[in-house]
Amino acid sequence: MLIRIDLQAGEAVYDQIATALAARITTGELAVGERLPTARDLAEVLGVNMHTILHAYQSLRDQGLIELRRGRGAVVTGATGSVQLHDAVAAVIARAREERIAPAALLALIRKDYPG
Amino acid sequence: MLIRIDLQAGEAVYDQIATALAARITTGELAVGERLPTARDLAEVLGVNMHTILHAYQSLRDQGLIELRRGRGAVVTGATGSVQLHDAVAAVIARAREERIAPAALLALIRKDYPG
DNA sequence: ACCTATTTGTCCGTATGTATG
DNA sequence: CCATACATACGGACAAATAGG
Repeated sequence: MLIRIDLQAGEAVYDQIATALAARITTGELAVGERLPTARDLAEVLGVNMHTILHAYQSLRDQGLIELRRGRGAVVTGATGSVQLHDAVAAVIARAREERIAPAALLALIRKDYPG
Repeated sequence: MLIRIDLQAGEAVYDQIATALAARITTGELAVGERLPTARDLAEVLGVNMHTILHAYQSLRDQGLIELRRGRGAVVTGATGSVQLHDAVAAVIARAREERIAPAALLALIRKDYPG
């Protein structure tokens, strides 16, 4: 998986991992539908605790980059959708902007009513 | 703090706590600027681990309801979301359900057009 | 329909770090 | 400098959902 971790850096380890994976996802290096290593495996490879990987994975899930499911693992999320869906999304974003709702808060709002 | 926890319920304990506090914040029972109990204190009162409270607090932070700072504690920052926003969110979720768009995929859509 | 292995989810406990006041 | 209080990481245990035989 080739992730470099710097324990001396100010950034948290789980965040370093999440950022590194997010970069690979947004560039397409990690393709949609692709499965990430299991938390245990990646933890062993990187020499960190499994919980640290899970923390990173859950951060990516909250950003909408991956989907997490028990027994299945972490899968890179694909987008797409109809024009109507995109319109609805645009409407939500417009209103959130008006009300100065932070992106993270909006995502949390949706995740709450539409959990995995 | 008067939060009832049901260990038998399907909902996670941290989520029960977060939901209970969120309700008190949105109704104004917990006013903006007010300070929540420290994680240790609330943990002791409720008979759960401190990490469980911190998890709940961090969830509230992600929803934009409170602000967390080391050495200072948890302070209520405000209630999020008008009725219109919630309606818009509900509409998006309904459409995503119809089109069988996975939650993570929906989040990715929003995140793309409304980044931090 | 049953059982088993897999894999994330949650909770507990402990330890240490770090910003705040 | 010191006490406070959240932040992160480790480790262990069990639960719950998934997939496959």
